[in-house]
Amino acid sequence: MAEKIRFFPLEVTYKIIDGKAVIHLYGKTIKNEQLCVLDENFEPYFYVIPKMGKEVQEKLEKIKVEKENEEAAVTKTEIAKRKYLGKEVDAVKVYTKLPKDVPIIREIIKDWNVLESVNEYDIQFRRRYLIDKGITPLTLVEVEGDFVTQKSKVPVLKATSIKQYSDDALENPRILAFDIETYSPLGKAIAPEKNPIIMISFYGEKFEKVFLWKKFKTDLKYVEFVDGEEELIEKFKETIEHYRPDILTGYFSDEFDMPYIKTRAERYKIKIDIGLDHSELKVKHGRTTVSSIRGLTHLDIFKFIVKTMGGSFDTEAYSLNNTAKELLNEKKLDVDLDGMSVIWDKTPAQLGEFCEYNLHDSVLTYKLCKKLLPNIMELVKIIGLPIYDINRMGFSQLVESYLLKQAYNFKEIAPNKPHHDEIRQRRMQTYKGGFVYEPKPGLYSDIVVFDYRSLYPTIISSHNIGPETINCDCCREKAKVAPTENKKEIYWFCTKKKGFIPLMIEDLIKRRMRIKEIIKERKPSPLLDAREHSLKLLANSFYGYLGFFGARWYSIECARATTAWGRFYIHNVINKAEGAGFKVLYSDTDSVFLTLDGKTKEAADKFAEKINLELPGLMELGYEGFYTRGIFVSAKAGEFGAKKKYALLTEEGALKIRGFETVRRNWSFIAKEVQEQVLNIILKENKPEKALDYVKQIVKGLKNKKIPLEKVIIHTQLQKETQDYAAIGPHVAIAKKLKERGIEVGPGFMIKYVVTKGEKKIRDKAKLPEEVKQEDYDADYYIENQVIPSVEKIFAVLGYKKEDIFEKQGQKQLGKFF
DNA sequence: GGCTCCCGGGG
DNA sequence: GTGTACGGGAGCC
Repeated sequence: MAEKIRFFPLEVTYKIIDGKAVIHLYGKTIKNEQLCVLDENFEPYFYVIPKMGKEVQEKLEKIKVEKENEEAAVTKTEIAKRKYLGKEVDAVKVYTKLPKDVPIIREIIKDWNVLESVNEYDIQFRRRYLIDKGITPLTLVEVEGDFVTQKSKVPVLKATSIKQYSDDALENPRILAFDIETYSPLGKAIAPEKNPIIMISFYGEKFEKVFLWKKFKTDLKYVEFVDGEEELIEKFKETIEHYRPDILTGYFSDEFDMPYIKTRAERYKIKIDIGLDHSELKVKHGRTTVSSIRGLTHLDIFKFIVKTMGGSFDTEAYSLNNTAKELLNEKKLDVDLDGMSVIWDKTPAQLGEFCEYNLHDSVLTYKLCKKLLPNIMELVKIIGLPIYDINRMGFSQLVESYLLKQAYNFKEIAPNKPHHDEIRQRRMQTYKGGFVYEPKPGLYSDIVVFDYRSLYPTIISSHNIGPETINCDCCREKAKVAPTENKKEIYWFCTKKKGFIPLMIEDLIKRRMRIKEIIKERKPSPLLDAREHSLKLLANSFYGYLGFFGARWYSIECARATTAWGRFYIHNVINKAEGAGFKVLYSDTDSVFLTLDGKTKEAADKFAEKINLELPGLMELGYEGFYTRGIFVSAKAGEFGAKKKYALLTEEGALKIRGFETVRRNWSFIAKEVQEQVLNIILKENKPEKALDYVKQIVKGLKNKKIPLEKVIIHTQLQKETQDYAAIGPHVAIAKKLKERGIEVGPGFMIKYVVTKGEKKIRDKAKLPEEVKQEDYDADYYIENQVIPSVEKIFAVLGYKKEDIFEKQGQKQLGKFF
């Protein structure tokens, strides 16, 4: 009997069944039951655009080719009226039997000289399906058909008809967060092939669990003991099986937890067959590793945070601890991870705190997922791809996916991705970016910041900037020319016909404005906030996309015109602010930093209002914030400051730090600590002298060898075998030494070293921490190459030179270093 | 000054 | 899976 069911698709994939590509849509019904819907009525195709008046259909239909004992053939062709780069074309839609035949056939015909071009041959079949069927994941779809028997963990329905029903979205997907802890002896690299997983935690709705394979006495109710790692892995599978999550989430799980589990499972010949079709967890190593499960959404919340939220963060590091602090105002539990393996081996009775730690990481991951899910879901709805895809896409891919979807609706054929030579050529092209009014390094107070809201999107929209509207014949000599500085760059844009890109971006901006209106009128709504934020994110990515070498809709001329108009508008604000008696401190692309210079905040507001009256179209200058104090720092010692390097103090007493390289792990702890402290003392306490004294104390401490050895250890990880290194850096020199002593070192091994006094090269002075005594480290090196560089520029703006840090210490011989 | 190497996240 | 996707800084040469 035919069924009619409404469901929310979560994942889409396809499988070849009886020589046919069958789409599998996995999702949840309105009755909250898992379901798999099959659609075998969608055929792979691509476009061919013939040269004027060329008849190629017949020739195309005859294509048949043998490859790896299988035949790839064109099944049919049809003429389709489409638009391509602003022109009407009679394209040929070429169908093939299987998705994989598409690239094979394209390869054969790509050089036919009767063809203008071959297009849309590299669009994933599953994505093509969603676009063409107008199906949006996570929103309600109606399907008719019959249940069939097929190897599957969820009921399978073969569709006779399937259509988007409404834009109602799945409300509460079932989320399960997990995290593993692995055995990792102190100082050793993470080595999945060597070291076992010792515990796994899960956290979900009314569900918390920690499995581990060492027994000890505990009151923790969520702790469950298993016999060994093998059983631990079985529990991992079982838990997922029983909990039946829609979303399985982890922190960096794409590249750590999942691959680790997979590697360990292979040892025991355990299949991680958690796919809803009984398929195995798939780990694909590439530029970045991805881990996927059929029918089940694996969400690496870390990846989403880095890729799409990164820009708006105050922190520049994305450790779980940092992101949890930033987004949840919570921290990881403080345990000594280095000691975990020792306790595991010697005193299991003390494992309790590690179980708590393990669970807490899952809790934080779960909360991050919950918190960001609205943002992810909104992007899914706007772009029309499953969570899994959205999770792993960067800005340009988000834009491109959106454009591909819209291109279908507007009957536009998408331009092709560039190939090697094209990419190389594009990479060599440069263009002028935003205008930077370089700050005079210094310490300032009462700073007001204004910025253009979505500067580039509003410019692209109001100036109709796009690949098909540029330098049109119909508006030659009539349309305004973009204010580029280079006389050879003359770009104007059609004033008669709206282009595809500006049309798309205008729609996004207007949708966002409507939502902002609703938000203003209503109570706070995380969902609307997320929608608004997603629309902004997408719109803001268009400009970068136009200039991105890998883009289909690439146009460096459009990117140039956009920044040219941007410089024009920001110059306008700067000039008028100065005219109105404000002091302009700094400006970068779309923002201006003014000091009140005795004026009131209200006067500044009035000024911005006046600017706004004169702005065209959707453009708007907005108020960004007020800061009681701020420091602007120079990148190179010199009169002018570097862009994007400053620290501000908000009225609430929080530091907003931009552009100070967060000292990374191959820096000593002391360098990092000093930089943090100095900024704090200067901005929060407003006591530069005190900061200077502090650094002097540290320098003195280094000289007198009072700074503990741990704080001067530098960590660097080996990337390859020692013999494969062409250049011998300090960490390689140490690695070679270790090897001579019979210590196993290889890729991933963490080298710790201390720079001691000695010959010129750092590598000759690098020693292992354990062979160095407290007084052996090279104080001058740490002062010169670690501590001073981390704060030098900060002090430079206050009028202090490096020498000032050493004054009254009788260190005349240091003069030679300056 | 160019080339080579490492960083990220995870334990 | 209708595949192949960083960007910036330090130290060596």
